[in-house]
Amino acid sequence: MDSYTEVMGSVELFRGVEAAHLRAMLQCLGAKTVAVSKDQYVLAAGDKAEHVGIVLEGRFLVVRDDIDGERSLLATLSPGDFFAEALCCAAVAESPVSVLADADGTVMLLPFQRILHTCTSACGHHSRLLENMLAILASKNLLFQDRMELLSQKSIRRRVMRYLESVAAQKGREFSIPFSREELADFLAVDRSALSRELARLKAEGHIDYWKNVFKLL
Amino acid sequence: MDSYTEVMGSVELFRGVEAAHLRAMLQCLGAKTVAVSKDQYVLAAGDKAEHVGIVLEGRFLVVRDDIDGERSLLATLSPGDFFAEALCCAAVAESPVSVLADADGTVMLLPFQRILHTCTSACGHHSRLLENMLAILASKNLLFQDRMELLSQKSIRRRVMRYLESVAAQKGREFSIPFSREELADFLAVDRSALSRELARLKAEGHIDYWKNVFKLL
DNA sequence: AAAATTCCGTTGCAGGCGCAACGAAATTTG
DNA sequence: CAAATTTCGTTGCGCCTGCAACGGAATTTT
Repeated sequence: MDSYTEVMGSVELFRGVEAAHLRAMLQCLGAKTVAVSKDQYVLAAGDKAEHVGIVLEGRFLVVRDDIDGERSLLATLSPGDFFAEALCCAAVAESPVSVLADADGTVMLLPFQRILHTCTSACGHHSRLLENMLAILASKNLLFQDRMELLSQKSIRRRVMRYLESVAAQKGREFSIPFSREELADFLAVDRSALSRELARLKAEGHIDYWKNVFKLL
Repeated sequence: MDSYTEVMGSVELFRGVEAAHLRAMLQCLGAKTVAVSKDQYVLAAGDKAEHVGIVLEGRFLVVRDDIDGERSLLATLSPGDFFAEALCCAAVAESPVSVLADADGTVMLLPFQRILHTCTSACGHHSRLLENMLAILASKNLLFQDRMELLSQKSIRRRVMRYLESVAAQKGREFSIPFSREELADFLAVDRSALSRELARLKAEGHIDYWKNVFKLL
């Protein structure tokens, strides 16, 4: 129950909204919390997304079923994460992705129209909500642009170096990365073993040094 | 002068705003039109983007200067396009990109804070503006996601087929694409000649047929 | 219409990289 | 602590693909 409000406090969408107002605001928005059991769908491909979802408990998967029947995992969602916001804002008629529970959990669903069109009793925080939504979408845009530039590099070497340099630009020449090898390979969209090979080369050539997931640019 | 309002009519940001109201609205927003001569910067890397820009005349370039001094072209902007909206919405302190004029032209600059915080005299269309902005950012998000999935494919064959299939899903089994070969190679982030080779193979194996930029899935 | 320029397909080459398989190290489980 | 499982580095193989160069086709320029 109050693990909910705890989670809610860390949700980007509500940044800047005092906890005291939050419950009333959610009421005003017509928020519903729904218990979802494992493998149950919160959003099915083909449907129209009418709600913005926020994960409160459990783990959820965003998947896309390809033309050839392959199911690819696009993202995993943890408490505090939300989903379907882009689909709602862009008013996409048929969602290309599905969202389902990887384990029993709960989500909060916010009717998008209520987010968009402020209710009659002017909740003072409504504009804040829209502002946050704009910031969230825009931030994701910028992240995506970075990743696309990364993926446009044509060699593993350039992809890795570009990634490491971008992290270094924020954290300094020595830093740890939030990825395991396999996850890093996924992120760079390259083969894991080929990534290991290239990292070894970069180390041998004296460009970088690393141990586990701690890296150092030389 | 009225080529301006003509262009403005096709700007996504103002969709649903009647032309009659547009001029007053722009006034209310504090819009300024600025003449820019070739090679002049509208936004310099490192600066904070305070305005959303709309191209009225000319051609503008979005570029990023890499660590190693390389300048890469991220996008070209034509009349009706706009820029810096993500940077504004995400409140990025230092723009990673620059925008400059490829030829003499004019841009309209909208102070972002005026877009965000409605002016005292309630312009009825203000919420429409925010709604449009949300839709624009969200649509870009979805486009980017698609492109990222594309770029995550590990062979030219899979990238091309995925691209062609996504176009076919919208236009049918026979369709034309809006790219020249070189542009398509750029979009897929592969070598042009390698792309031609793979296309030839796909045709030889009977998977596709094409002539110029008209394609057909078999 | 000729010349020039751009666009595009083709090809040889060499290195890059995906793939599979294996083994060591690390972590988890019992 | 031993066994089991996962993670990660290594390596051989062979295809893929970037690169460069060339020539033809198409388009533009004069």
